[in-house]
Amino acid sequence: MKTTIRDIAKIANVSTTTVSRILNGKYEGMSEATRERVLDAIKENNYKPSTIARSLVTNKTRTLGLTLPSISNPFFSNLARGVEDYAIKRGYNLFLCNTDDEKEKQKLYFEALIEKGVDGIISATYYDDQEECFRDILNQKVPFIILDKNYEEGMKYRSSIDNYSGAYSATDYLIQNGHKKIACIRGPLNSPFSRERFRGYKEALENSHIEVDEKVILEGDFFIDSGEKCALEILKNSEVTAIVCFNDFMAFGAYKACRKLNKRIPEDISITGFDDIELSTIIEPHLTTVKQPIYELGFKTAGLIIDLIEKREPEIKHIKLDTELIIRDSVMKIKP
Amino acid sequence: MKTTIRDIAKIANVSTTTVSRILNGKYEGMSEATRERVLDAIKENNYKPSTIARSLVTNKTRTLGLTLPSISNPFFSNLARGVEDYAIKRGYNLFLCNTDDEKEKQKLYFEALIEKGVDGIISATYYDDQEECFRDILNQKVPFIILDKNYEEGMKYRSSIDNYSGAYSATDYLIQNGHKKIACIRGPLNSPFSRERFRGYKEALENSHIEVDEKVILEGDFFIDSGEKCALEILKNSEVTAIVCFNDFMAFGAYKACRKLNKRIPEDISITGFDDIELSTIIEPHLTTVKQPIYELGFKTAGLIIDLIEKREPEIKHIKLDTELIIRDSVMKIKP
DNA sequence: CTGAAAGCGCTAACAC
DNA sequence: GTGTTAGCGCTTTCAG
Repeated sequence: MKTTIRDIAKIANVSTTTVSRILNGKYEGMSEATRERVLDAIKENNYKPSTIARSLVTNKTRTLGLTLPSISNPFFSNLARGVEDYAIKRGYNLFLCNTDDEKEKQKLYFEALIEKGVDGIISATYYDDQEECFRDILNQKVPFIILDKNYEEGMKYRSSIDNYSGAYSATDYLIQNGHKKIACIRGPLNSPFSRERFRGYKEALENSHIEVDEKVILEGDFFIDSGEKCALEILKNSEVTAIVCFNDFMAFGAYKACRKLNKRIPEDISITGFDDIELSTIIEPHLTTVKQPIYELGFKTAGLIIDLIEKREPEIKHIKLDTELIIRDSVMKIKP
Repeated sequence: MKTTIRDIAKIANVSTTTVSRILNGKYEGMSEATRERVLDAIKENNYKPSTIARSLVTNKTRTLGLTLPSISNPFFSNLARGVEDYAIKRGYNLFLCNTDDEKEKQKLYFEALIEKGVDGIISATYYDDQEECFRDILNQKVPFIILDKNYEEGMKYRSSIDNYSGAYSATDYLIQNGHKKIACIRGPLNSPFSRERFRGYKEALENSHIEVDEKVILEGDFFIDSGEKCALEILKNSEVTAIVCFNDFMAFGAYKACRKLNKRIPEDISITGFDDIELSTIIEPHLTTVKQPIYELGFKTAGLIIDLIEKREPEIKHIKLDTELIIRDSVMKIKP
């Protein structure tokens, strides 16, 4: 038999109310004596209140849900780590949900999370096309935040990385190093952060009065193979001296392409990435890339949503974290 | 107001018992008419039973806890992915807990998980020294499984990778390729899987009557830097023609060391890894390594624990998955 | 074949 | 200062 609040009450010779009050830290003018008696009884019987029973009456579970495409992607695992680290600080536990970015799974998870009574949901996706699922949830009135989306309308709170300026600074760095024909391996444009990066790339060129050449802009899918394929295509154009890649994986694909074509990095071709995953300093030459504070994004977003849950006015409503250009060895200065 | 089972009962003009029965699929000889009426009421009102209330009475939450050192380590994120994928198939959700392999955190998580009423716990750690925390849990009678441990005593169920034969096959492969002086960068011996791998390494040598030379066996900590440091030390010994590394990260460290010392891989020195993380096929030359079916381990372990929870006799009680030697380009045949 | 009622362990008015 | 009591939303004997 599990010991319950009633057992403790009986042992300490008080009512369950008193025990409950002590459990919840409400001792305004409560006699020291009874309090100690109760505390002792709790300790001696190693009593742990049932959070389930508590949840049933309070409608709070101190539980968060996190949906993301896949935890085995290092980007999302760092995000998850940030979310979890913060959550646990505030006494919340985290449900992990891998959606593979599929609508149907997303929806099922949302329903399950709601049924389990999570206090809030953080949701990360690649693409835009999942609004329906979100709307269901919104109607359910669970606080929730979609990462890296720019839903101006409707979304009161937002959380993202400054993708625009990240891509801008990588492109501009190449320009400052004398590059003029700068190719781009981007992601699909139905991905919000991909769009933002693309805007950054284009504006950097335009601000330096360099023509944007659609022929050297190819679309990958963020995986290595697509980076290689795009790079092979791009490198047919012998004018290209640099490639901006929208993530590190695709940059590594470009490395592979260069090896195949016997082009040296950075002597023949300069390459930049985006993410700064661990690999960037292992591969040779070390990749110059845009670092995203992804752990921090998770951490702060968890803070935002828990503030929301606990009805404190959140300190910051719109999180937008800066990226940082990490300069390593994959870019070379071109002599005019 | 949330709609409850009572609302549905009222609408369908039956008792809550009937609704409950239908919810739980217990219609042995129940009139079609009432059943349909209830089902309709449920659908029309978009009624979802509260799992919390249900849990309070059934003492089941359809929830699992997974504790691991850190989700941002690709090894564990793949494991987690496997666990979650299986769990969701059976209708279970998963709490993610990052312990950093610290006893204190581990313990706090265990307590939290118990209080939240998880139905089972899967626990992954690096080292041995956390038994106390486990014992507490055992007493609580929550089914739980520690990965990669060899607690013969006490642990009725076990789940691990066959680390011994993994290391054996890598070492033996080098021997078959003519190597005689084979160094080893191993992990700390208070890690159970590290011990197993070490046993595999030694026995492979012994079975081929090659002397085990402690001078070329160094201990790393599974991170890249330690691999580099150990390799630099090992390569002072010019007789060494190959290095067995106990994970891929340390193998990459060895790559770095070789570059520094101007040794070519595999012409001057052969290297093997353990894990087969994605990186192994990106880095040049592609790493010959031992692949661990880590996703599968998570998947099957989840199956085992859910069987345990649901009191079916588990199909398999001791999971021990085979590794596979993935032959790539980092090992060369030596001419006698 | 269906329903009444007790109770899971806790919280929070409302009394005293 | 502390206790009584009525639920929270569901399952499950036990009757009928």
